[in-house]
Amino acid sequence: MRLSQLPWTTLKETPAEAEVISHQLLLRAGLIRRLTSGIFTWLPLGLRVLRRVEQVVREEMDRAGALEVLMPAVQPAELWQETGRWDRYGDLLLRIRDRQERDYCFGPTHEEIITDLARRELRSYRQLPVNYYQIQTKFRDEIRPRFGLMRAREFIMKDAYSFHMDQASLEVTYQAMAQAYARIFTRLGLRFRTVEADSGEIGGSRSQEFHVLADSGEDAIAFCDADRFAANVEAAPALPPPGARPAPGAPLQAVATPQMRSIEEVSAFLKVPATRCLKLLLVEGSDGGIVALALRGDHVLNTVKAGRLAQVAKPLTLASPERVLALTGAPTGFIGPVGLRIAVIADHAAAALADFVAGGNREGFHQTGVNWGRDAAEPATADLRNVVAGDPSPGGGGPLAIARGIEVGHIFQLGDKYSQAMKAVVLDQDGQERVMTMGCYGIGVSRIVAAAIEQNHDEDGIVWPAPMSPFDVVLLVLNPKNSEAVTATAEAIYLELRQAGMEVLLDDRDARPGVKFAEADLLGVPHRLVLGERSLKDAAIEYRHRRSGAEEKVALGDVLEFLQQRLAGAAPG
RNA sequence: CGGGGUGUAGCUCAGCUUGGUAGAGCGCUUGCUUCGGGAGCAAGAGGUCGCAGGUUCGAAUCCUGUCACCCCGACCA
Repeated sequence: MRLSQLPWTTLKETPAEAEVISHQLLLRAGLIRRLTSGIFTWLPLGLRVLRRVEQVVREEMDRAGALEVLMPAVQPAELWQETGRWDRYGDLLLRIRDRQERDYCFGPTHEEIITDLARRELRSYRQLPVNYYQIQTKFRDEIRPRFGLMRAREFIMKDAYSFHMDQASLEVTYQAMAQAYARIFTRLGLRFRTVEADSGEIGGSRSQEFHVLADSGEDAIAFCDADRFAANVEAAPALPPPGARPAPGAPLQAVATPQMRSIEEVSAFLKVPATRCLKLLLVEGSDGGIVALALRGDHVLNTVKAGRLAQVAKPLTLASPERVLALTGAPTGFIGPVGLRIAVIADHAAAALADFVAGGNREGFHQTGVNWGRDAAEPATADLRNVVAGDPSPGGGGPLAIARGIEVGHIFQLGDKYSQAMKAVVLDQDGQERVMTMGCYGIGVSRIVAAAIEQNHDEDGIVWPAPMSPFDVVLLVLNPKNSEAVTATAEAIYLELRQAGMEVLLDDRDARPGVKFAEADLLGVPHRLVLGERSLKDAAIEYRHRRSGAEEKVALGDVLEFLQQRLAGAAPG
C-alpha cells in the first residue's frame, strides 16, 4: 500500500476522550474513530489489523473442525422469550421494533439463534458432534462503555457453539477448543494465561477464560507457577487457614469509637491491625430477612461466592442502611456479632479469628477481645472472600500470585440449559429423542486488538506483535522528490518484496523525514526500511527493528533475503 | 441509575467571574526557504460558541430547559 494514496491522519496530541493507552494509540495512529459512545469505525489501517486477527482465529477454528456460519445480528424476541432471557437479560439487551411493531433485539450473543438452527437442521445422533462458529458484530448496551475497544458496546466477536449426544463428547470438543484457543493466542504473539472461571450468567458448569496479561487489565487472576493453578480471582477458592483457632485470651470490652465506621478508621484508632478486625456485611436473605456475612478486616467479599449461598437472596443485595438500623439498633459501621439476632455466615479466615475487634451494635462503639463461641454464637462458615497474593494455592504448590489480565476468550460447557428450553433434540441409536448437550466458546476479536496494544507499546507508539501488524514491513523513502534514483530504487524494492508475498507499506509521501519516522513508530510495524540518498550512495538500505530498536545496513541486493529471515524468525515482533 | 465534569475551528484548549459581536497552538491550503526524528517565515481557508427558549439595546459569557460526551460509584458495616 502506498501512503501517498491514503488519507491517513495521525494525531500528535492525545484526544481528551481516551483514557487507556490502547484507546489513545488507536486514535493517534489513525486506526479507529469514535462514532458515538462505545461505537467505532475501523479505518483502513486499523481494519487490516482486525482482519489479521480474524484470519488467525478462522484458521485455527477450521483446523479444530469447527464450521463457519454467519447468523443474523437482528434476532426476533420470540426466541429470547423461549429461553426466558428476553426478560432476564435486562438493559444490556438492545431492543428494537420493526414497522409491524414486532420486537427484536440486536444480538449480544447467539445461543438462542444457534439452538434454533440446530433443532431445525440436526435430526440424528449420526450428525453429532458438530461445532458451528461465526465472526460477527455483537451489541451489548453496557452500563458504561469505556476504555475504547476494550469495553465497547458494539464489538466483533468469534462465537462458537457445539452440540453433542453426551457429556463425554462435549469434553472432547471443549478440550479441542481450549487447545485451539491456546494456539490462537500463541500465534498472535500475545502473552496470555488460561484460567479457571466462573460461568456467570450464561450458565453451565466447567468454564475457562483466556487472559492477555497487562497491568491495565480489568480482571485479577490468581496463579501459582509451581502447581500450574490459575483462576480468575472471582473463581479462585480461598482455603481455610491451617491449624486450630487460638483459645480466647482477652476479655470482651466495649470501647468508644466515635465516627469510626470503616475498618481503616477503627484499625488506626485502636492501633489494631485490620487482620484482627471483623467486618460484617448485611445482605438480603432468601427468606426475606437479613443475613450477616463476616470477613476478616483486610479481606474483600467475593460477590460470586456469596451470591451462591442458599441463604442469600439473588441477586446479592446489600441491606439498606435504614433496614440495618431497624434490625440491629445500630447504624452501618458499628455492627458486630455479639448479641446480634441475625444468622451469621463467616468466611473461614474470619471464623478463625480470636480476640478480635468488631462493631458494638451501638452507634459510636466497637468491642475488643471478641471471641466466637464465648461471646457470639459459632457462625456457619463458607468461602466468601477473594484470594490475595500469598494465600496458599489450591493446587498445593505454594503461595498464589496475583496478576492483571484482559479477558479475550472464554469457553463454557453449557450442558442442556438452552437445548432443553428450546427442545433441541435428535434421535439416538434406539430411535429415542435426546436433548443435545452444548458447549460455547467466545473470543473478543476487536478486544484482542486493544489488548495487544496494552501489552505491546512504548513511548513512541504501538509495537505490534508481527502476526497482527497491519503490514510486515514499512519502507520509508526519504525526500523522494530530490532523487529519481532513490525513488526508482524504492519502487524496485517495494515490488520485489511484494512479489515475495510480503505486506509492505510504502511511505512515498512528499513529507519531511522526521514526520515519516515518527509516524512509522506510532503505527508500530515491526520491520522498517529507510532509503535515502545517504544510504543509496553505499548501495545499501537501512533496517530497524521496531521493538528492539536494533539497526543494520543491508546491501540492496540482499534486502529480500534479509527480511525473509527476519520474518521467518520465531520472535513475534 | 446516582454523583461530578465538559461541550468554543479537524485536534488540544483559552475567552465566561465583570455581557459589547471570537482567539492561540497543532493540523489543513498556497508561496518561499528548509529537508535523516512530528521544520521556519509569510499569506489564507475554516466556527449557527452542542441545541432550544428566556433576560437584555446587545449573550460564547447571565437564567431555564434539553441533548451529547467524559470521569467516579454496587467493598459501607
